[in-house]
Amino acid sequence: MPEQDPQALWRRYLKGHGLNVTRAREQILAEALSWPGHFDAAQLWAKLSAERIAPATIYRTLGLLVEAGLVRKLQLNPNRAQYEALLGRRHHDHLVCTHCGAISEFSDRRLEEWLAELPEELGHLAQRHELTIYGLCAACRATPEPSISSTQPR
Amino acid sequence: MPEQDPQALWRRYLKGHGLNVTRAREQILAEALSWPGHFDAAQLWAKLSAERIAPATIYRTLGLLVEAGLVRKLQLNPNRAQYEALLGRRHHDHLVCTHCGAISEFSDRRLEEWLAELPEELGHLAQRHELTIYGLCAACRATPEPSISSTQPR
DNA sequence: TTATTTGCAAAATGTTTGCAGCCAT
DNA sequence: ATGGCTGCAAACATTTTGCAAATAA
Repeated sequence: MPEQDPQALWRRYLKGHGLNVTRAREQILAEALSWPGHFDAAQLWAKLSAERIAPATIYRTLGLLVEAGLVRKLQLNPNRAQYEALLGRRHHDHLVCTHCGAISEFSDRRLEEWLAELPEELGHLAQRHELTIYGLCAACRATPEPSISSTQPR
Repeated sequence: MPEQDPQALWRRYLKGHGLNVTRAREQILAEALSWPGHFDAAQLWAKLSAERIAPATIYRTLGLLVEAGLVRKLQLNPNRAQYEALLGRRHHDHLVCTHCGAISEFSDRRLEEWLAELPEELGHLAQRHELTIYGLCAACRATPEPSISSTQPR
């Protein structure tokens, strides 16, 4: 039976790879886990500023967390990379609102099955996928006039 | 009956938006169309270096071409943005080999239909989507040992 | 002629790297 | 004690922006 506690998995991963369990590494995972949705390196850094953790450490550790399978790296937009913790959550994909920037999630069994089959038919060995649908969310769809001064990421 | 010639569409788009039809704009579209598969801004710039076209112009024009619907911008990898011309080609998605970096395309009616339906069910209005499957291509899958000195884009 | 566009250079942005000292083991 | 790890700053790569000169209309 596999270990369920993310912090324990993390420590096991580090030790198993000859890496040290450090204060920064534990704090960064804790912060990533505490994040409700998606986050980027800058957001994590801001949250950890009191801990005097450098951006370089954030990036290095996020890379390790991705390798360890505890965090997923996403390319939802062309500038910043986004991340999300994977605490036993089912795989899901994303909807990005092109008007307000809101990100929502969705998941569908048919799609997942299909995505697992197709690469095989093409001779490929699928490792992971990233599907993002861009469009208008329900709220922005209902808005007739673009709200000029509203919060608009990007 | 809509105009089929991309250059004519491009000129029409520009004029229709109060923009000038310039030498650089025509050359950049021509180069984008001539590219067999995907390209990035740097590749386009290299090909157009003899024309003394600045990177800034490449970026600015690619942005216009995307708005005009003649070119599609892709986020296949975290660093460079990739582009591909859309000359009446059917929509397709991508497979990226995580070993050799090769990019191949695929398309499936079921998937396209599904992707058109789902956002509607969720209250969203879909505009476009981007699906990328990462894994090993047929060739790399067959290679037991990683070929260290082979060409490996990331 | 007049407004738009371009090339150039500088700036902005996100991410990576080098290194001396710090920390985990 | 010894090796890996961190913060800091500098380096990097890509993309954007400001501006005077060039160009399209």
